[in-house]
Amino acid sequence: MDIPKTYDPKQAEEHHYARWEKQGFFAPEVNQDQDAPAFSIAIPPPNVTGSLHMGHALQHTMMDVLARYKRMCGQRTLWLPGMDHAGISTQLMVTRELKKEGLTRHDLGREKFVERVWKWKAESGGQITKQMRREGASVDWSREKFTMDEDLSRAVREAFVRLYDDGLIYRGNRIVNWCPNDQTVLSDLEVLKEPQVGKLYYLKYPVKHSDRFVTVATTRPETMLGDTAVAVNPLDERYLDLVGETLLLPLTDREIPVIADEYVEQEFGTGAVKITPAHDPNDYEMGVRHNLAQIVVIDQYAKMTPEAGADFAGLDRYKAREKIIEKFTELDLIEKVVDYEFSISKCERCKTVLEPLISTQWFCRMDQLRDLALEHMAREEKPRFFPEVPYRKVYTDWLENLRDWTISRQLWWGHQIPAWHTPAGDVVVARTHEEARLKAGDVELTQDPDVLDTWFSSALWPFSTLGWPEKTADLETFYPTSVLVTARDIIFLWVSRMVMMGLKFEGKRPFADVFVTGTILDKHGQRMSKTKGNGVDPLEVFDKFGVDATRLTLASVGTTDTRWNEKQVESYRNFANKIWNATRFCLLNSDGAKVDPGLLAGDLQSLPLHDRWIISRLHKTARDVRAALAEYQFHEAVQTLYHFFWDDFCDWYIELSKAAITSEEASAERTTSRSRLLSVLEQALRLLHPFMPYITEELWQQLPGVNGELLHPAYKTAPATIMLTGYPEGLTDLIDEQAEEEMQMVIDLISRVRNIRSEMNIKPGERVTLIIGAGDQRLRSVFSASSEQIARLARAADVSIAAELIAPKASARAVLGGGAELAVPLEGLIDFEQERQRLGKELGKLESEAESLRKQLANPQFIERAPVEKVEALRQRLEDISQRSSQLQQTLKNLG
RNA sequence: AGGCGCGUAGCUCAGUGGUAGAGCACUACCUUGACACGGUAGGGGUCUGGGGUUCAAAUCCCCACGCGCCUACCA
Repeated sequence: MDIPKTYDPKQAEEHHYARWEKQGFFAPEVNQDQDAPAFSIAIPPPNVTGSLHMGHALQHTMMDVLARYKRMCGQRTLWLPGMDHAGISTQLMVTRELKKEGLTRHDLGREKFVERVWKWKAESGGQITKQMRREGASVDWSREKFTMDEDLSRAVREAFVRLYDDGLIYRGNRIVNWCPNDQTVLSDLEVLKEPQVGKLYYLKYPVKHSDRFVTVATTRPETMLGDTAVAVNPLDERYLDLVGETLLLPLTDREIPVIADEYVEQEFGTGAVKITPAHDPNDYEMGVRHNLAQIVVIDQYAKMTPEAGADFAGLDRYKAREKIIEKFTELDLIEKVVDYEFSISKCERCKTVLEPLISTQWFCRMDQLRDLALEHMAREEKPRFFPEVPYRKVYTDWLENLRDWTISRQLWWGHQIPAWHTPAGDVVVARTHEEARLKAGDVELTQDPDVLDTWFSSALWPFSTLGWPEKTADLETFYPTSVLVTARDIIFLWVSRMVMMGLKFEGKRPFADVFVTGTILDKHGQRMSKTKGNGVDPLEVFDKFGVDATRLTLASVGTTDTRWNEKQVESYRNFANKIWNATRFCLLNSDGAKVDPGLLAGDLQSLPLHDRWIISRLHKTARDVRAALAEYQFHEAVQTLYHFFWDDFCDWYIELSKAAITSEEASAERTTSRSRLLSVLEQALRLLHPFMPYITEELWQQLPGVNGELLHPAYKTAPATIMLTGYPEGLTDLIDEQAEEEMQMVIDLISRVRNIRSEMNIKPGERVTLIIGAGDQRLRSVFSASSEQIARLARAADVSIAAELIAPKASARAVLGGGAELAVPLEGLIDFEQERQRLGKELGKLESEAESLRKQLANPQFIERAPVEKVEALRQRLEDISQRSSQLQQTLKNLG
């Protein structure tokens, strides 16, 4: 047998995924159990323009762990993949491409442009789907969806029409966030607020028929051309007499009133606010309240309109600002200019400063939808957020303050709004052109040119991907989905909207749980971003350390932000190598043996202690991992598995088994031991599989005796793969606390001997003699039964066990739990002074613990108020420590 | 401006009422027939600071300091 000493992840990563996919292991149909409960996850669809980053890798790892785990538990598992058409991003991407050819999208026209986008998608879109295969993601590619697919587009139209018919979608003329660069409206959630250091200009407006002025403060002087009032607080004594007066708006021939409104804060600026209803959201509101005219002075390209006057028409908004200041200065109408820090709204995509504009758009009313979600949370406590704090509150608070959603976009790439205009100006909303014609009669119909916000189709994702509005079998089986794994930044954009739409259209929440992951930061604690260029490419990490090691690292991240730490991946790479070599050992000693789970069950009482122990540890590990995953405690699960495999299985079980496994003589006993070792290993690989799919499959396939019989009953006709074996149960019946306790005594004994050897500088090759004294009969028999293994692991030539400790004076000594004592005769080697110090240190530790225990037990209030079992546990602990302590004192005394 | 989170060993992080944990780094020894991506033993923390609740606080409450995030219509 020729097995390399070092694990090469690439080799394993090359073959298995293709086989899993081809054999249909990812599709729920592989499950033959008609009664199997369903488990489903709809992937947060990555943008078609995107490529894999750490955030994806993190979420995908967690989803894949859950999917593989549930599949191994026999559940009918569907993890559905797909992509989002990402309206603005994709349109920008293709527009940039065209620009290189010297073209604009208008040169092509809408139809050709959209064709071009589809072509781009076919050629370069969806990088991420290839990269997900590398991750090992067990998604069902046969059900892959794209938000612009015909069936999903039909779902979008259906949803739109139903919402419209229910009065939840309307068309209106309102002030909106406009991106002058992308030439589209944006919803409030797509606006980026950035702090900005700018200036606050104090402008003086003359009062008509008076020599007085009213001074207003503004950060955007250019909007003054659209002012239709100046507002003051009704309680502001400074301006009481001015309310109702008229001002002469400089640079124009307009006269505007001074109005009173409680919105105005007296403390800020001068207490007088210029009101530009057409170009500021707050002024717009006030304009509506006071019936003010809306004068549009800035157009959709952020240039001044003719309404701004001949001097300004056509000027860019910033140029206009300069010119306004110039003119005000000339007229001596500037009181002062001060530095001022405020926040500015930018386009999330292109970072252009947005322009609030009045525009006709489609809106979705959110009050009723919001109430559906809030009621569901109040009544059912769903969805359940992990972690519940703070996300449940973040989610409900946001819903409570929700405003209407601007759902139209002036783009070409996306779902065109299913509404048609008649020459008479009527609007007909329908699923298809034909339906619109039926509704409108025999008139010319023009479809509304706008498309829907990308997030509109995303909101339908959990059910549109399963065939809605048709009542498909998939929808029946897999909706609602089980859990949503996502990053916190789309709780509003996406999570809440899915809940509302799911409840609205299916009457059921889209998912039961929402697991919110933390963020992976760079090593300086900064967010990874393209613009900063500080991102770590998951594919490079895969290449360097292997996919499995990367997955373990990611699974350990959990819900708090964590700095990227390559050392962590390296240590999991080492862990993968450890698994490789442990298996290598088992295989090198597998002659005549084979995997047989039967060797780990049934009547175990006749087995050697270490066998009973590892079987118990195995089940406890399975139990703990299951409990951890039930609460999405990935970190906990990884830690449990890591220590079980490395500490329990490798450091102790393999070492304790070596004598039996490697004995020269072939024997039935040797074969059974080898088979049992292989069987424990096989179970351990199963436990690890959801986290480390590649190495576990690679090694599992090499174990002698693996075949279809090891698969979970639900998959019994499938070809042999670790993917479809049963996940170890972790049955309480197979957890043997006594074996664990006894083994711990043996482990402690061996560790103490090693400690003595190390402290006494005994050469590793040198054999020592062990003398053990234990008054307790059970302890003696435990040590006796394991004496050969104790000798082997402690490198002892001889082990003697008696009720009384009788040992030469020149011995190093130790006191163990349960009253047992240990002596290692070291004639000629022992330095009595050093030994005294060593024991003294030991005694000191015990004494200080005993001290604090005594103090606690002497406190009557503790005895009175603490739970009885707590008090009892402390008493026992003190008793044990006292015994060991007095034994140690005696030992020290004997040393002279 | 409000809201929230975080601050634990040199580093990256677990732990959320009952004797402080892991990995890496560090020290010593070891080419022991699975593995030096390894083995054995070991050192290292007044759990940011201060107050409070409790028999008992890293853990719950309050205050302060530091870091970060989110929400918001102060021109």
